[in-house]
Amino acid sequence: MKKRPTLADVARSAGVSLMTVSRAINNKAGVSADVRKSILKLAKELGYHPNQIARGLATNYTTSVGLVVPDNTNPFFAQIARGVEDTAYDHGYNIFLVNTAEDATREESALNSLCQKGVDGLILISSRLPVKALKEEVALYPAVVLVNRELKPIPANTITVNINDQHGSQLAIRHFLASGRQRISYVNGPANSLSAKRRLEGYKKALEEAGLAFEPDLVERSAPDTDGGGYATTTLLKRRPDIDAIYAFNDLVAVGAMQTIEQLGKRIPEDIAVIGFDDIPLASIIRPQLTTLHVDLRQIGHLAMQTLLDKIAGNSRATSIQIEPQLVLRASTWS
Amino acid sequence: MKKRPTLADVARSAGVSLMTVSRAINNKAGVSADVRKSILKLAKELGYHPNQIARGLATNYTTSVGLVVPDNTNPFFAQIARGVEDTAYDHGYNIFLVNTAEDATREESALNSLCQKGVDGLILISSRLPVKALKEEVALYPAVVLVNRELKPIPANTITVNINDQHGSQLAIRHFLASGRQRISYVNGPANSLSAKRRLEGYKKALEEAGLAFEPDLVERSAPDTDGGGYATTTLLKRRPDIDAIYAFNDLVAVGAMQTIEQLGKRIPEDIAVIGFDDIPLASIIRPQLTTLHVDLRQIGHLAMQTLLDKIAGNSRATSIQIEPQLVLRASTWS
DNA sequence: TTGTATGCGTTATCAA
DNA sequence: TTGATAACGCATACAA
Repeated sequence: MKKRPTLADVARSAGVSLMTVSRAINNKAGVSADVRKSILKLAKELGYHPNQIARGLATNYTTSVGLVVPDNTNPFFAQIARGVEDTAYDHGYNIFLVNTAEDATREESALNSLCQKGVDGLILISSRLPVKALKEEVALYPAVVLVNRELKPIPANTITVNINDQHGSQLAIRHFLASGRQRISYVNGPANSLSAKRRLEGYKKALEEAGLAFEPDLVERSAPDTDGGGYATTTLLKRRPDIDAIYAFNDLVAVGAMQTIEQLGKRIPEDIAVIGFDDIPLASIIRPQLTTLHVDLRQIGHLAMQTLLDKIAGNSRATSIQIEPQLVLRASTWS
Repeated sequence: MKKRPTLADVARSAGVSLMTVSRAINNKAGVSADVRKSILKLAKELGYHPNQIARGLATNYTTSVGLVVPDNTNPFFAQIARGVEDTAYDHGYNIFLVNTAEDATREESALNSLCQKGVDGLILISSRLPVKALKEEVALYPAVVLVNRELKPIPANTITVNINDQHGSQLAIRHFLASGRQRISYVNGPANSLSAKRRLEGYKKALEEAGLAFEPDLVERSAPDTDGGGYATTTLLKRRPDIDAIYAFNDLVAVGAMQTIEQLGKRIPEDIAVIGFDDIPLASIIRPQLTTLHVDLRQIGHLAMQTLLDKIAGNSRATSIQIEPQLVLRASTWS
């Protein structure tokens, strides 16, 4: 690796002082147009690039932000991360990506580490930290965007971004009801999932709206993957063979449900209609294609990063943002 | 955000010099056991965390590395990234994640940016940069691991990690031949893909081994996704209705092929057998399940990061690493 | 075992 | 419009 030239090198080479070069490089006032031009030309020739470490030490700004997710491999988080990174790139920022692997210890450790690196802000998605620990961590950062998590009272440096899960459930259940389905079951997500809890509430609320009773044996918990959806559906259909619609916690669960339904010799959607959540690519790959609640995840990432930048810059009074999911009708609910 | 205490704060508070604290914090020799203990205790109380920016400026090490991928949303890169990040975490490193979006300009820009941030090393996956530009960029870093790309002659600071695509193709074609398939087509990947090229070579070589002629009209190019696979397969089967096996550039292409085959009323694998590449989760979700070449992507990420760390530490003489794919037999090739 | 001086590359502050 | 000097927080080298 060749040693990189420094500001002093350029200054010496140009026969001016360090500060003149600094001003020229940073487009700051106080240097005549022709001097600036010649300095910039020289800097380019020498291959000068500012050392951001040194700059960070002097200014306390790093043009880096932390992005903490449970698992970057999960398409849900991957899409959000992409939105975040794209927007960061547009603004000259870089992203520290960290996985927590659903492990609170690792999450805390990662958050401490990022903070030591002097990031300008933090985007924390689906944090599993208890309220107390979360508050302590959040307090270490200049600005924080919390996605898929709530925190009350919300700290002054923090903004939350959440999907309107409850409304999503209502859209799904209303669609089932409108197409004549009567015994709608919900394959719920993991117990520690905030979304799962909120979606269950929406499910109940939609039934209530329609004057239907909530029947607990139409709900079954599932791991948030295909296998989990398969198991849960087997259990459900054994218990309630009269089910004619399944609302699944997410698309993977929905696919597991669909496979189980077909194995049992029932037809989709004629015998049982299915709705998922998330609209991952798989939803339109499998047959029949899956009706699901679409969420523009990349847009969420974009929004989170944009909001964070605003907060860092000090021009933001937002505290809480809601994203509305949209029902995408496909073959798994056609009748 | 509360202002964070510095080494000097701790030193003042402890009534010792700055250096004594530094030594205690860094577990360095030259400080008595009890002094060290009391300093560490005090540091914890004050909530002291070393400022990595300052440390970076002083030591020229940042415990950060860059990870550049075309698209973190693609499960292929996402899995590798996860392996990289896990290993980085184990060693106290953080990852700058950057997407190139298949855009050479953005790739160069990102690489410059990372280098200004003073990363200790770089993992660059599927770089689309021309040789000259790539060499220039690589030269800016202390250590580089190039995944899914070759570079000759290989710079001293660089190590390459590649999947043995050619051998993977051979495994696939040999399996087709062993089960009696005669007219094996290859749905190739994009023209700018190194893997696609190498897999085609393996396909040809396997045919040659078996004494079969290479027939160009059994090969069709495809975008590396489901739709691409569908189109290409339609074209192929129109041209050569006698095809009895399809080897696809990757699993998504294979799934597209499978859907087209079924739409045409043919059976898998009785009429046409299919083999993919990558073994993404979808491969075992769809029905029939897809025979494919499994590559342990997370392991590749792990290996890349481990190798990079070795290189950074200066104890590595490796230059080039090959990963062997393994054929996983599933329903799409049973006969 | 402990402490002092110096420098890392940059920006901020003041003086010329 | 320019330049000298002092920070930023830490580690390295050397001295006590």
